[in-house]
Amino acid sequence: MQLTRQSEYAIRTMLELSMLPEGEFMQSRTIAARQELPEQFLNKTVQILARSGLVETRRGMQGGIRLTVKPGEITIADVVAAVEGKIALNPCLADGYHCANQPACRVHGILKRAQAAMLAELGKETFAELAGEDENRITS
Amino acid sequence: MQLTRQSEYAIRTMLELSMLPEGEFMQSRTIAARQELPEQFLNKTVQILARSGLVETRRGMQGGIRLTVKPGEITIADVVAAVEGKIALNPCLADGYHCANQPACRVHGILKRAQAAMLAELGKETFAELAGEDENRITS
DNA sequence: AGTAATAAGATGATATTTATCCTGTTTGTG
DNA sequence: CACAAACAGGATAAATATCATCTTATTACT
Repeated sequence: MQLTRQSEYAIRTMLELSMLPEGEFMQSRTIAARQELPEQFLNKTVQILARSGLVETRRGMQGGIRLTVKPGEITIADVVAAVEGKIALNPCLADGYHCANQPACRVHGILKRAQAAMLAELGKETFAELAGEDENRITS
Repeated sequence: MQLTRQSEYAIRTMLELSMLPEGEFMQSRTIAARQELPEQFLNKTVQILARSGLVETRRGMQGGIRLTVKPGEITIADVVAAVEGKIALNPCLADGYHCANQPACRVHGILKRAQAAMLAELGKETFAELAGEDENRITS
């Protein structure tokens, strides 16, 4: 009932990249260092982001990672979706699963709404807003 | 990012019990059979529910499990909380964790609201309502 | 006593998550 | 060209978490 650490790493990565001037690359090493993440594992995460089209990578010197989307146009919901795949609060909600005709599945509707509510929240603020907040942040 | 199966079993159990006349016991065997759950594992789950005070057990003949709360006064949120403990969408939100002063934790607020939104949904309908729906249910 | 029922500890089986290692492949630089 | 910098990706290991079962109590009714 938690986001995986990989999701968290992905979110942090996107946030770092969102704070960069548009079109600029940042290296995974730098991200790993700034956020104190295991570099190799982060690389895997970046690959996922890249395959999902959120990010673009470039090898070799002066390579790195950069956004392919505008920070103003993506949200945490997008990143979580990319990393964790289709979210299903319960197998009951997963694709292709056919609810047995049992009383328990009355629950189905509620879980579905709960999940929708959560995703809606996660989709409310863009990374641009998140990154912006960061500059003059207040101690939480 | 999913409820555990144990949570699901617990929900189904509470639902079965909610459909019983008040004060009546149902045996774990019966619940397991009706819902097609592994009996022994279900027992563990019931123990958790019992320790959380949602349910009461009685050993020996004519023993079983019954609610200690009114179906109209509990929701899926309560059951999930009992089984999964304090929910935290992210370590960041867990008790005692102190956010490093890093940009990523801007995310904190959003995750918190998302989680709250989800729990709010899960707390909207009581088991009385769920069990009621069940009697004249419509094929979903 | 005997039987029906849950309690609880130990243990095992999987599955998932997290992490690392190693060997490519790409790309700029001297 | 040769080299170094940086990501790509397969294999594998380590750590957890989840799911399940077995066994031995303990409780309570008859």
